[in-house]
Amino acid sequence: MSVTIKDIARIANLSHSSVSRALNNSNLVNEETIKKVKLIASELGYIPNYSAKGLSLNKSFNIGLFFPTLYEGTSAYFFYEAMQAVMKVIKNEYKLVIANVDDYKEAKYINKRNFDGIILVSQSCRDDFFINKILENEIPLVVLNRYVNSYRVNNIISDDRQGVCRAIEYLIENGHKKIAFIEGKEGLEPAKERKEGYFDAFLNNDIQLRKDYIVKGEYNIHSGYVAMQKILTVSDLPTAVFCSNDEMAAGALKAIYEKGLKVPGDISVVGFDNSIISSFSSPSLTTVNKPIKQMSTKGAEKILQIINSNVNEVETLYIKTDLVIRESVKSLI
Amino acid sequence: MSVTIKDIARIANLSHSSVSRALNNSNLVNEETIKKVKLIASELGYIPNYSAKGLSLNKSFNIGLFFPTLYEGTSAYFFYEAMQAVMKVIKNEYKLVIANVDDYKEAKYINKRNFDGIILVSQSCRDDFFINKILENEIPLVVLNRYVNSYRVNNIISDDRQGVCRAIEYLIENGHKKIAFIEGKEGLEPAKERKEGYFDAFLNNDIQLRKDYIVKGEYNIHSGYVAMQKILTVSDLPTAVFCSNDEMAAGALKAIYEKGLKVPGDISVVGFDNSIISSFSSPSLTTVNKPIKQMSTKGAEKILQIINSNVNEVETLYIKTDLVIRESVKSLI
DNA sequence: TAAAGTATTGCAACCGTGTGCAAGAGTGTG
DNA sequence: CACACTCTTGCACACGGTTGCAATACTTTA
Repeated sequence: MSVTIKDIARIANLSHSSVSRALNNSNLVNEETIKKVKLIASELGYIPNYSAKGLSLNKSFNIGLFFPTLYEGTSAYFFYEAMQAVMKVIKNEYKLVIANVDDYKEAKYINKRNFDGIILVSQSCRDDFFINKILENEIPLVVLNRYVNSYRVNNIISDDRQGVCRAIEYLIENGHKKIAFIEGKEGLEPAKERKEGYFDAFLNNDIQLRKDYIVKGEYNIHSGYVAMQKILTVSDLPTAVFCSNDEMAAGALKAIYEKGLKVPGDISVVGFDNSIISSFSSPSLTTVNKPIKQMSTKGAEKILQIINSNVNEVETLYIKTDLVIRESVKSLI
Repeated sequence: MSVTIKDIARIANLSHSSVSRALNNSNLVNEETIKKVKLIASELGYIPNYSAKGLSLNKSFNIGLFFPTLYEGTSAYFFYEAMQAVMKVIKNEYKLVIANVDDYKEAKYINKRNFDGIILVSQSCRDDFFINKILENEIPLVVLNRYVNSYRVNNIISDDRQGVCRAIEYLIENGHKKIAFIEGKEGLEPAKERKEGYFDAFLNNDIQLRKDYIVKGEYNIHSGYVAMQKILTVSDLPTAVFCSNDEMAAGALKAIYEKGLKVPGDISVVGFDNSIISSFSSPSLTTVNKPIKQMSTKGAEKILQIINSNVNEVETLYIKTDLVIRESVKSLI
């Protein structure tokens, strides 16, 4: 049996109400009393019962970090970064509860009473049903990583499109014109955005798009490998390849090496994410930095702010991506 | 305001006690009543208040997954694998709360009432104070990844030592005798175990150890790079290098390439963990598979079993590692 | 038909904490 | 000295569930 405020009250010769007030620094209580109570509490090793606190305060002390179908699409790296960032912000004030959207398909257990706030990492509109559930329940919500077209949703997204456009233009600046593109997973918003960025750069620079330089991928290493193999069958080989994420870039590297070609000597490669993989690989990858940590930090801060102020001024935050230049691009000029 | 059992009771013309029993399938309640209550509950979209449930049942519905100092030492990959595995086991019965040991240094908020069970991923005896706190509080505990010398602690560990020994012997079978070793982070138990495995193999095969072939590392890519550079200064170069994890192996690859040497042509490389990196790299790495998923699954199952049966038969489980043969080792025979 | 047994339900207390309101003690004012 | 005021405390109820026990209705048995 753990120590409760009643135990403290007995020893301090007070009512449990006064003890409760003292522990919460209420100014209704004598300063001396507060000191005494806190001393006894720490001597007894008192730890509040959060179920009781929650029941009485109508809170849960839980912040949910939800991922879409964990079993595909979310990289370990994204996961790790996001979690760490959120954890740092919420500290011990709240517990960080990890869950995936799929397990809560019927939203059976989601409730304002069981989650004080939810941060959702979203990849596609398949999560919209979930978002609606959360909104219905009036739980503070922040959606990361995908633009949600709703005036009711706090949204924090990175500018993937512009990031890719910048990366492609960097290639162009370096004399590349024959630039292939490996797409991300079909149906995922950020994948579409990245493709748009590729188109933007070609439009801006009056370069003709080539259908045979655009190949589908699945975001995993194997798909990058296969996609690159396909690109390498084109008779007029590209001088550079943009891969919609770093993992696929790693796969692409492999396919290029197997063909006996060199990176960046024969073909330049650019990735996206600035994940650890991009610095692991040889050569290290020039890549677009996706500020996952920053996005997640902002998201967590926003959630806390909503909870604490009880005001939800819905906003959409864009966080800039930037190009990380490493060794995988050769200048043709 | 959410729906409560009292709302259901009012509509069903019952007392809230009967509703509670009905929702819990008590056999004290008429079957018809149960059906009626459940129907109303689902129509109203009733979701139990876990704070209230917890308060009355003396439970928290939280399972804690604790990591040691997240900011170093634990790889994103380990993290991801462990979390997914645990999540799959506990499903919706419990919430998965992620935390790191450091944030709970004074164990301020840890309590039998706030955690129904804790799974700790441990790397070194620096976590022992934490383990003791948990034991004091009589919270069901499973420690993963590091052997804890205590008859009170459930322990699930992989046989790293034997795994490394096997890997080294595989090199020996392939004609290697000059085998360097890059150590893991100093002070971490699994790192020591892996080193012992290296020694074991040398002893078993009557090969002389060489001091200049053993170099310290820090488990991250950069340290692997630096360590390998150091090894490459030895006049009599080794024909193979064992790296205590895959990340350092990636660093080592880089150092080798920069020296103008080939893998596995000039030097063979073996890693440890079978992390994604090992299949990304070129060449793909021969590595020791650490069954993180399996360990975590077992750990979660054990926790649930203790909670449900209220019996804690302390046990230590060894899970076998195995060698994954890929492309980074050359046969010298 | 009365007694005993069983099935079903409600009452009331409890889990640990927070809080509105009343009450008491102490202080200051005219 | 009476009154008003402030400071501090305790009482009692609330939060939303669970559960022991009593009460009622119904069934079975002799």
